[in-house]
Amino acid sequence: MLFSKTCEYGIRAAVYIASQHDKDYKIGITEICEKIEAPRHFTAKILQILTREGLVSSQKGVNGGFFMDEEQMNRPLIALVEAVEGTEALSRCGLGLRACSEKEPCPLHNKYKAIRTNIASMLTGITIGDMAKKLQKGSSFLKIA
Amino acid sequence: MLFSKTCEYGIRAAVYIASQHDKDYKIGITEICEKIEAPRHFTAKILQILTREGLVSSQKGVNGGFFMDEEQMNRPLIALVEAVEGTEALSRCGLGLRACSEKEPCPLHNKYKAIRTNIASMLTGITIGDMAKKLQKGSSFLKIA
DNA sequence: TAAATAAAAGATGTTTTTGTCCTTTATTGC
DNA sequence: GCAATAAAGGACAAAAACATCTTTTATTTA
Ligand code: FES
Ligand code: FES
Repeated sequence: MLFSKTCEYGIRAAVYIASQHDKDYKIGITEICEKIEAPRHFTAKILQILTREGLVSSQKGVNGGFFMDEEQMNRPLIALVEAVEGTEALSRCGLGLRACSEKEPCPLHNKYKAIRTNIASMLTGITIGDMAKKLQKGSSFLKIA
Repeated sequence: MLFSKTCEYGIRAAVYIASQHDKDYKIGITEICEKIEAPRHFTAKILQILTREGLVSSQKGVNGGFFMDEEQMNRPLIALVEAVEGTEALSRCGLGLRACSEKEPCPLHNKYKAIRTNIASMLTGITIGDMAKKLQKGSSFLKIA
């Protein structure tokens, strides 16, 4: 409902990579997809985008894989969502009018606007690193056991 | 982001029909689609669903068309959304885990749960008739001029 | 330098969503 | 009863989302 599959897998993959930040090796696509229960080739494509956008780092070749530095872990979740879904997704009209506007609002505008604001602050108020920390603490999960 | 196209067109169509409730004639698909700026045949399909579910009434033949009675206008918006999107849409995990659960929550669970609750109360707290009224008052719109 | 490895890139395939078109059925007015 | 009308239903088509497979490129290590 809220996110596309692309976005869901992208978030889960990034959070898993971040959660392995303290490891001394880089994380391969096979391990990532096992741990987040996501389709391998599809997720590889998504990680290509995230890498291109600088949200995740990667290295080819032997002992290569994906990894994230402190700066990348401190990016708010909204950066990843916008990289994947585009920046307009968070400002469009809830009923699909050509634009969301105060001058010609749809009948859901007032209530929807508030919700959209809540979503934006959720995505701005949490970093990939924050989410990774929850994982490490064992207080949250990226797949159901 | 929030609704599918099917749902968006469905809501707009239903609200328009409700807004014409005081008219003494039934509303044809052609008029509806002009007024809400939606694809004609696709919207006709959606109205078939809404009619089948009893959210909207219809009559075939000469001077036929779509209409709604008071009871239908008093249905909360969530009834329409659930008829179109299914009832699970509002309870699934924001990150796409197989289930949303308190025992094995995703890293977004706490914040997302609150938003989902807001969405549910938005959809429960407004009826098709309420939305139609806004339209009649001229304080909201189903397409941009 | 050669072999092994792992991501990048690109081609291709499947499924779902979105959208159109044509035929059938029910209803009305003459 | 008959013609006109409008929704219902079903078949089909296009586009987007989701997913897989193969080849290429970069890197490491022996
Ligand atoms: S106009 Fe529809 S959400 Fe603002
Ligand atoms: S577990 Fe993800 S939203 Fe509840």
